[in-house]
Amino acid sequence: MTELSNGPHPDISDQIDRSAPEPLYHQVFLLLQDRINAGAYADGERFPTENELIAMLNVSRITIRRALQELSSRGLIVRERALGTRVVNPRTVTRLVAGVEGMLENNRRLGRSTTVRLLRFEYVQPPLDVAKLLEVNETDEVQRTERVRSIEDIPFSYAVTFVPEQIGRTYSREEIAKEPLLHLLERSGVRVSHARQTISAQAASIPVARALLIGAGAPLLRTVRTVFDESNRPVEHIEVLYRPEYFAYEIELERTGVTRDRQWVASKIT
Amino acid sequence: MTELSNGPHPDISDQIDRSAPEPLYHQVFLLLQDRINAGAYADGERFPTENELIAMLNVSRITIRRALQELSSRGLIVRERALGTRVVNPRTVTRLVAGVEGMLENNRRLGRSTTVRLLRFEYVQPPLDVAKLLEVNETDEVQRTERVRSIEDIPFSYAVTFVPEQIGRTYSREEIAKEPLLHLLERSGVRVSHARQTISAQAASIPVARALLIGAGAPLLRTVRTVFDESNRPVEHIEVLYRPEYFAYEIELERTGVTRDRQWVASKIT
DNA sequence: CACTATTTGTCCGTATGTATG
DNA sequence: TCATACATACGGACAAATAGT
Repeated sequence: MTELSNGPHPDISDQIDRSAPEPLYHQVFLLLQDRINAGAYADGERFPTENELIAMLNVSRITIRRALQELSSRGLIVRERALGTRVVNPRTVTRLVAGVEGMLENNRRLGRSTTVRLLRFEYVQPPLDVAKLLEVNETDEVQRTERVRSIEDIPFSYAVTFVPEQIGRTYSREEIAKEPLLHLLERSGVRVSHARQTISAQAASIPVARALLIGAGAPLLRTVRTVFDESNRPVEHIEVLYRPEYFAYEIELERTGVTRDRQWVASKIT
Repeated sequence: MTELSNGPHPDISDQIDRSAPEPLYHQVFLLLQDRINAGAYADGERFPTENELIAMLNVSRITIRRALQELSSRGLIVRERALGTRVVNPRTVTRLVAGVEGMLENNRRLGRSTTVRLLRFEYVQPPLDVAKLLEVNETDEVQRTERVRSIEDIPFSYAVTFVPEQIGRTYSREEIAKEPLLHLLERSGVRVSHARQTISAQAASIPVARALLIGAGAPLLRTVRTVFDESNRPVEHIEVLYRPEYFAYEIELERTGVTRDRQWVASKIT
């Protein structure tokens, strides 16, 4: 985030903290990973040599080597003896950009650029908080689905939905794998009216991390939404976790405070 | 998300990762700090004993003691020989809920419930991406500030702002520590018109983690905003990182897709 | 007044991890 | 690669303060 570039290899040793509990090699790894992800190096560009990094960061060679090893094992750099280190990076990543009005999972157009995999489809007793939000009894069963959405074969979102049983029974497992949930609800006579949505962040749990092919603890964008019908009864509760590299909300704001959300558009970022 | 409390001292050893680079004692410290901040213990309530923590977390006494020492040195607990450990001042945690129309940092009302600390105030050459967004030359200097905002003495947001030099020179370091930036800009004759805002997630870097008293790599909600004046010139670029436990966006959606954002409200969570 | 159980404080020995030169 | 120093983590032992029997 703080980047200055006076000279090819500036002293950035102030970005590591020798009194911090995190081991030095990990601090160095995080720092270098940040610079690569921030686009500081072009694809195939030479990475600083070990000696240069020693000068830049004021740490010993072993520490640098361990950090480079981690970068290498994650595929961010390629090291070759006598040839130096090169940044592997920038495949041009497609990142979805959505308006907060969202309903992304229900957007027909999205179906053309992404694919969905239905991981689970079941009737279970809801967690306490979900039962409250759906205004059902804790012992009542609700329909629960678990879905992973991919863009260009990269899984980028993990969604769990809860629907009251009587509504859920109106469509099948096969239908939900194809049709947007909101369509199915309306087909069942539900008159969707409004929704309350919360946006925050969360670390990836182990099962989510496995589904999204990322490490446990990785940061994810979290959206929770409860959808209501015209008589103000909750008809759907959904929780979605997004990989931030592949998904973001974008909003345009007017001075008055009135927002003008974008419909989703795919945009290339470098 | 899933919280169960079977018994007074449940096994929560799955919350620490022995293969992580962060030292165990620090993981334990963060875990216990979170539980205290989450309001798991009443004021003056007895904290689990060392032996209980050993059983709960499956770590050695030395590790527990070091974590407790850190909690004690930060005033979260008080330890007395033969009497045990007590939790000090367990604040009911307030989570800020904001509308995505945000401009949170410029909200006057917010000033009453939160405090700001100005970490840096300087003129620097901007990072490449910021230079582009602010439409200034890479070698031109821009004003850069770094601020941490706290709620009830818990730091929950870390903000970096960039303002073109000629605008930045119209106010002082002292003023920015008190007045909302948007006010200062308008005082300088800038006619703020609209903004583009992106919401995503990001892992905490080391310096950010230190400022927010969290572990490096912790998930943070990330908001990036560029503000424009009436003639469509960028006048401010700001990047804010929020701790998700203390901050979230909340939006109400109408079926038409029109959003109705909430003004911020403070709400207690248990 | 012991006696005991509990709990924190202090110390040792050892093994492993981290970092330097 | 090696020698060295320091930090981390484990297991254990014992002391000191407190409360209850």
